[in-house]
This record gives sequence, C-alpha cells and structure tokens, in this order.
Amino acid sequence: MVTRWSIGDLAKASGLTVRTLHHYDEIGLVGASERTTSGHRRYTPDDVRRLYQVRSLRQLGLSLEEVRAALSRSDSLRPIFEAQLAALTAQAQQVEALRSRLTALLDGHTTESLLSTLELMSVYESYFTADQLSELRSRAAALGPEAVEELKASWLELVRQLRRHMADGTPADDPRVVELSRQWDSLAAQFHHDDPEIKAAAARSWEENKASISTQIGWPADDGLVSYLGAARAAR
Amino acid sequence: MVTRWSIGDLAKASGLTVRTLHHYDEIGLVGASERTTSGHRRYTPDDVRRLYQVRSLRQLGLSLEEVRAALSRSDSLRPIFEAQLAALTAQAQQVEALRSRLTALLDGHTTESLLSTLELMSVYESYFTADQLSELRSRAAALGPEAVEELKASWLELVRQLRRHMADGTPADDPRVVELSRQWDSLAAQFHHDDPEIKAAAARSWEENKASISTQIGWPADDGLVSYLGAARAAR
DNA sequence: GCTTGAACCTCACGCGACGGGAGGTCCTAC
DNA sequence: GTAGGACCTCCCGTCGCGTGAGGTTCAAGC
Repeated sequence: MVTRWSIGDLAKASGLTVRTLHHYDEIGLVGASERTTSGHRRYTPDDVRRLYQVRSLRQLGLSLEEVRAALSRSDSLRPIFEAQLAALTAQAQQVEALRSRLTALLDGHTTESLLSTLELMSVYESYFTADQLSELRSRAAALGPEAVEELKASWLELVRQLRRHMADGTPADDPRVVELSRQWDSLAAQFHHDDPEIKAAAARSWEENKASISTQIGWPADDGLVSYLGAARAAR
Repeated sequence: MVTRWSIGDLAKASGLTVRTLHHYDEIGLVGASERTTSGHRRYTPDDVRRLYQVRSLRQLGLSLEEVRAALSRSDSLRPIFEAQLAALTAQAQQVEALRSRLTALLDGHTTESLLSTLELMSVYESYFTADQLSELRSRAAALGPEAVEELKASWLELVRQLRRHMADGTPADDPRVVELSRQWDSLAAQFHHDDPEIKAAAARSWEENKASISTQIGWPADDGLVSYLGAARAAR
C-alpha cells in the first residue's frame, strides 16, 4: 500500500497551514512529487520527510533560503548553525540593550518627563558633524552595542537624578549635584575618548547646544537642566 | 530669520535617509508643513522637533504605528513603553531559548547526527493525534515558551548522551543507560502531563512507536537510537 | 544670464514569509 | 444526483523602507 498525503492532511499532521505548504511549493523548497490527474497535490513519504526536516530547521530560526542551503549539502549544517548562533547572540544583545534603556526610562521618569528626556537624548546625538558621527559610530561598534547601551542607561540615570535635585530645589553648588556633574563629564569622556576634534565638539556642548541648537532647530532644547548642570560645573 | 530645512539637510542632520523622510510623509507621520512653489518640502522647526521625537521612539523599537499612537496622546507613553518592555522581554526569552537549543546541538552532535536528531525531535512532536497535538500546544502555551525550550534542551542532552553510549558500544542494560531511559520517560511525562489519552499514547513503547510512526510517515524514523532506548527500558 | 550638476519631485516595484480572499473545479459521502 | 467540503490558481496586503526611473528645480560658477 503506497502512502500518499493530501495537502490538508499533511498540514494538520505537521501543524503548518495549507497556505504555507503552497508557499514552500511555489519557491521550490518542498513540493509534492506527484499530482492527481486533476492537479491535486499528493505528497510522497520522501516529500513528508523533507517537510519535517524543513520544519525542524525553521524552528531554529533559519530563513527559508538558509534552510534550502542547509538541506542542499547537509555537511554544511554546522557552519550554518554557528552563523545562526552568532546572529542570535547579536540579536539577544540588542534586545537586552533596548530593555535596559526602557527599564531605566520607566523607573526613573514621570509621565511628563519621558518624552522630553527622549528628545534631549535624540538631539544631543545629532549634535556632532557627519564625520564625527561616523567616528562615533565606529567607536561604538568597537565598544559593542551593549557597552554603548550601558552608557546610555547611565546617562538616563544621571538625568533622572539631576531632574530630581532640580525639582527639589537643591542648589546647583550642592556637593551632590557637583558630583553628578563630574559623573556627567566622565560619561561624556567615554563617548569622545581622546579624539581632540570630537572632544572639542563635545566641550562646546551644552551652553552652545542651548544657544545654537535652540536657534537652529527653533525650539528651546533645554528645560533648565542644562543651565543647572552648567552652574554645578562652575561651582567645582 | 525663519529657519526652514530642505529634506536633504534634515536627512543628514538626523542620520535618516531621504527615502525614510518621504516614507514618514507618505504615511502622515512627519511631513513638511510647507512647500516651495515648485513643490520642494520645507521642514519647519516644529516638523523637525516631531521628527526627533519619532526617531527617539523608533530607537526604542516601537513600530511606526506605535510611534504615531504615542505621539497622538503623549500621556499614553507609559503604558506603551510598558507593553514594549513586555514584548522585548518575551522576545529575549525566545531568542535565549533558541540559543540554548543551538548550543546544545552544536556541542553534543557530530555533523552527521545533527539532521537526524532534528528529524527525530520534529517527528516525535508530531506523533500525537491532532486533538492531542492541540492539547499539547495549549499546555505548551501554559508552560510558557522558555519552559518548553528548556525541556527541549534537556531532551537534546539526553539524545546526545544516548548516542555516545551507542557509539561506545555500551550495552543497553548498562545501569547508566537504563537511568537515561528513565530520564527520557520523565521528560516525556512533562509533555503529556496527566491527560490519560496522551499518557497512553506516550506509554506505548518506543518499539511500537517506531513501527507506527514509520508506517504512518513512510520512512524509518529511527537510526537505531529508539530501539536502543527500548532495550534499555526493557532492562529495568 | 546661462549652463551644469546636484538636489528634488512623484511613481512604482521589491524584500520575507506567508494571510486571506475570490472564483472556479473536484472529491466524497449520502 | 446533489451538497458541501477540499482543493486548485491567481492576486493583493503586510512592514519599513531600498532602489531605481524619469522628469523638474535649485544653486553655484562662468
């Protein structure tokens, strides 16, 4: 007794949809080796076996093209798996970085300050020239995305504490605030490193940010935090 | 002096592409409030500000629709961020699960056994009837994806050890192998839980499984591992 | 004022992995 | 013989743009 499967039965058995099987057929990944005279697909045992192989590889997160490559020469499975593992590791780091940023944002900010904090970060990141930005980007790539995100998270924490002091009316020359300003600069130093040009650009930073970005962009990029920080820096 | 930005300048300043700005305009997310008589976009300071808000929200991994919603009523930022954090957490767990599976596969298997191991898992998962499968799926949903992936990782480890014993010529009634067969059944029990029908299906011996799977599917689902396991089980 | 090359404009197709529906044919059980 | 479910082949939609194609406009240098 020869065993043949209809597309619907195979879909039920495999947990895939009929449309997915159609798609695999369309792109030539898994098809039915036989058809009835009227054109209905009839999957042979070999077809079914291939489908299960495809499904198991897909469950590892491979793309259909990667699955095709893996099955075309099964001795290449190991390098493909290693590449996939590397890709997943990178993805995990990115997701973790986003999570830590979001967590820092949610923990430390009121609903109203959320958006303005984001804006401030976003604008500051755009402050440098295109060349300097690409410099920063390659530096960030060298550090690795997770280190950069840690810096950003620390930055967020600093902003949070400074805002709180401002709201509490702590004077800018209070030692705690002065200490925060020191941390701020030390964080910034990790961004610009030793590059004199970038350092100079960053040194112009906040006062000029306030003056030039506000006029360039046309709205006050500062809700008081920047001048507060400047006062703390002056009190050192 | 009124400040207006051309699309190219704004693209450079923001680090986005002209095409991206076109796209944001097309979908009505961020447009230029003004145009020259000939139709060139002229971005106003308010437009630029909105663009930076969009960019900062996008960097948190929100979709464009989510960004639109977040900006339409900025008091809804916090729930949106919380939802995003939850989504990222779930994603992180899935990625981690895949990573552990891949790591287990790569560590414990030769190039040749990689695919057959995957096949074995894939077929086993599909062995039950459609009803039982949907039962298993809802149970898997209750356990959560990471728990299911842990089970699969443990399973892989078992397969690895069993294959090694097979290759080493360890007799199936060796106490170590018998113990592995016990672990196998206990693992399987976590899949089928207390459902008597599923339990019954799983309780049928692997020899029977082999016969039944092989005829149902139409190719030998076993490369020796299953009968080895059956022999170990018989020796208890 | 004229030229020329860069910047800008509006379509419009493409990607990955299918979902979903339209409109028609076929199979199977009663 | 008939009904209704299963199957067939198009074909459009998703998401966030990339990448042209083909035409117009701007700005700088002569």
